[in-house]
Amino acid sequence: MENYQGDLTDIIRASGGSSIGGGNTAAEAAAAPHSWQFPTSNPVNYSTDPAEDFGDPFAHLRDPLLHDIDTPVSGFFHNANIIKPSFEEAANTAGGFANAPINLAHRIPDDEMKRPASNIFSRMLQIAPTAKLPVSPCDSPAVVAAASPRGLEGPPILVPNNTHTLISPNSSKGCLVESPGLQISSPRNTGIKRRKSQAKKVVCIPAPAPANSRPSGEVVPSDLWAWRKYGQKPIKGSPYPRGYYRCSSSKGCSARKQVERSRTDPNMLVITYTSEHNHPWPTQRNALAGSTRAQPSKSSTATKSSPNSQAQKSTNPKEEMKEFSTENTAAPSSSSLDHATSAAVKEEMHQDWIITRWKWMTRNLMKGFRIATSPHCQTPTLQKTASSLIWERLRLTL
DNA sequence: CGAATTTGACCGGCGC
DNA sequence: GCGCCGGTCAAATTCG
Repeated sequence: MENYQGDLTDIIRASGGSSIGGGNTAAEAAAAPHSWQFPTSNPVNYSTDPAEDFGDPFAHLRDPLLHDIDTPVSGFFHNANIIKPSFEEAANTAGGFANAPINLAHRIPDDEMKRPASNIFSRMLQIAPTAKLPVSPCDSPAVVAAASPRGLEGPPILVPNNTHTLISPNSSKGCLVESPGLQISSPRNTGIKRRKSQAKKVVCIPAPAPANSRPSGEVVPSDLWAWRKYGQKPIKGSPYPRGYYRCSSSKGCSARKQVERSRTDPNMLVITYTSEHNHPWPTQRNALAGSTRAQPSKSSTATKSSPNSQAQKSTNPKEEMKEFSTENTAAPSSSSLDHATSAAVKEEMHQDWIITRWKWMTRNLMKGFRIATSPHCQTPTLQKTASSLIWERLRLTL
């Protein structure tokens, strides 16, 4: 799933891979299948402000397929362990992220915490398939401290109720911890300014499967932005090195990200985004240069069709979703879009994409299917349920 | 052969 | 002031 830090693919991949974005191996990172439960209703509130979300084009999207964490009742995460820690309990209820621990996705300022969790991608990012504990290791103070060594105002608090929600002392919302960026300092370093006053956004995602690994052994999920690695350093106290990446989607872009494995849970990656993209999210993954050698671009298959042609696609739900994923993962060739119109085109594509996804999920959820992601499936899969079987029988009968 | 990654060196912030 | 550490640079290497 993707990191929709503009990192659509990352979010999709990290969250179990799915693949809405036609992602690749990160999908395999999910340790257990997730299910999506169709929410009641949700208006689409689309916004693309790269400065607000480190370039995440969907970060502000109020995804129609999701419900706010703030509205747990019948919400999308009704079965996530932030609400119901019991796997069995969750499993007994159709849909929902069964027992999915919630990870961090935070940054400064914390006004983001006051907003509803933005979208399906961002949320996927925040949900780890590994449900070991009430709180993912990635949420541990140690990891947060690692992301910003010089500063924690105080450890996150494990709320003493059955929600198992991790919150920061300064946050009124669950599962979100303040970025140590500007205002947080460790008890030891109280009052000492950070080396650089840069806002950071720290995200924990399940580490992609080894298939996506690089020669160095480091596994880095890809995203829509083109990142170029410019350094790697061993970090004191952590057995895992930290990789340094800068945005190569656009010359002069100061966006950076650091990728390292969680020292407490090697299966999780801690990605720290700093600075912001000064350009629209790329219409092509390798806009300027290849995002990675290990993940050759598959955009060639995606540039030939448009999201609007969905109606003419396969009627097979799975095939349909595959096609849908493919054509929406990679945007049209940058050569076909001049810079002036690319933003509008992308927005239109995005809205088409949301609508198509909505239709697809609506159609299949109405049939009683459960939408699930699995570690081995590139795209969301449909799981048969009792109601879906009834639906099939009815269809056959009629 | 061009582009991306690797990796050692360098620089600057910070603690002592 | 010194040393540690994180972050960045850039030459060398690797890859497609």
